[in-house]
Amino acid sequence: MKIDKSLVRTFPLFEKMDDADTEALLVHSTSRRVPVGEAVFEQGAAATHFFLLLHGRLKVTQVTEDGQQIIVRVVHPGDLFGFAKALMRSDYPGTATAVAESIALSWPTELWPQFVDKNPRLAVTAMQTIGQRLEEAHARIREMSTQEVERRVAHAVLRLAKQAGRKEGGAVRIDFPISRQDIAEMTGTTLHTVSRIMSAWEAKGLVEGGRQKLTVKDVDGLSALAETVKG
Amino acid sequence: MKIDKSLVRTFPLFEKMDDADTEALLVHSTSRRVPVGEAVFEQGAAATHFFLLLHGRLKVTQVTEDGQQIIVRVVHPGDLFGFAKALMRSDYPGTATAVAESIALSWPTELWPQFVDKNPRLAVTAMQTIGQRLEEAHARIREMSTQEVERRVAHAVLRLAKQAGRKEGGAVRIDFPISRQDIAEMTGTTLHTVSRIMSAWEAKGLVEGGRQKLTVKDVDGLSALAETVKG
DNA sequence: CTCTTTCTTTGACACACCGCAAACATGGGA
DNA sequence: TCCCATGTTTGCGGTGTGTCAAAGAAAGAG
Repeated sequence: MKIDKSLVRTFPLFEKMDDADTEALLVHSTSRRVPVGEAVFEQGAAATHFFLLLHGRLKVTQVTEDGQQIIVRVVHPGDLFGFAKALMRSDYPGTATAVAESIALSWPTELWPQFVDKNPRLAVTAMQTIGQRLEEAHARIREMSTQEVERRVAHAVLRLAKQAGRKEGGAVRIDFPISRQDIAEMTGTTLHTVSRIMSAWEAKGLVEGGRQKLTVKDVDGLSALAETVKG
Repeated sequence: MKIDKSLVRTFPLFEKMDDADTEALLVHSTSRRVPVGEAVFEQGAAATHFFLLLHGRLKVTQVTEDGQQIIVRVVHPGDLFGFAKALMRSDYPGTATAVAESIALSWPTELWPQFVDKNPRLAVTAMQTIGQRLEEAHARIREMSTQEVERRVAHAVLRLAKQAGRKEGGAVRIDFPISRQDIAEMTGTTLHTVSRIMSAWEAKGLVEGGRQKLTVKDVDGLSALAETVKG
């Protein structure tokens, strides 16, 4: 399949790569369309490929032994994902599902060492990515350890607004379908509690919600809420 | 300082390294004694060195903006730690404090690339380590999202027993001083709740506690409790 | 256009957990 | 040896959140 090179070049990963190297990467890649609800890979499956999201939005989830689901992270265009093998894992630790119509590029994991060898920038980027993820995970642990639900939800929503926000006048609209349940799974609570919190916010004019829709109307107000030291 | 090479060789990192390579690493290292309560490095400080724990026990902590502390992980002998630079960070994300008299080896971070270059095994080990840590972090997030406090504490204690346990008859004693507060900071609760839970366990004969002491008397019983699906 | 499914909202209730407070152990230092 | 700092235990009340239950929107299917 023909890849739009100019799109790819806008991603941080390729920013400082020359055309030849970019081409060398792309020529080995396969592109795939992923309809909403479909999984790119599933938790526990053998890690045969690693991926780059070109377009759309994915959520990476894990299921606990007793059947509860959590959202580990949201994958945005330009993100590398599913490179378990680079971390010396043989299987994917989570499931990546499209929450919006998506297009992903994939490479066989066997090619990873060659690519890294040929283009050290890839290794650096991968390391940075992993480092960031570890940090994010720790930040989340910190939040869950010390903050009450409302603040956690506020943080999660603000993060989404930043990463997937689309300005609409003074407001910021989350640019993909997201449910109360999703937000609950990102913050470690229940959809009921999320719903209640968001109703309260709506009454205060901070956000505007709808079925799988969410718009932040007052970013500053919500930020204030997120940073509020209790007491 | 003279390093005991035979000790080092028992660590997984060096297991498959030959004497020459091991020597090459050690010759550039500095060893340092760390008394209880002292920090090897502090959160936010420039990452000038990376470390290997030879002996003792450290805890890595982070402090939130509003002053609350959490324990990110416990460092055991043989563990690499503080290699922020390998993840392209310029500062340490946490503080590493000795909870028992410790000895750590350190190398300047500038040497990391050379070492990796010369000994690819180091890179692989580092990657594995990071991968594991990311997984552990996600496991912890999963736990905190879905499990009530008692189960989380049970898991934490069992983990400690496995990583730092010392068999004493049928029981397993945690081999370093650990307070209720510490356990609270590892599980995202308060020392009061931990104390209450452990009192209950003690009454059931599962554990035996004391001032900064903890012995698991019935590992199976505690495991059962940790796995119990509520309801 | 209506039916059905999926998502959301809201209420009522219970309880796990936290915060506050005070007494109680423990071990090291003077 | 006694004392003091530090860690632990326990009680009590408040409340933030989960659970259960049911009704109300919204979107897609037929």
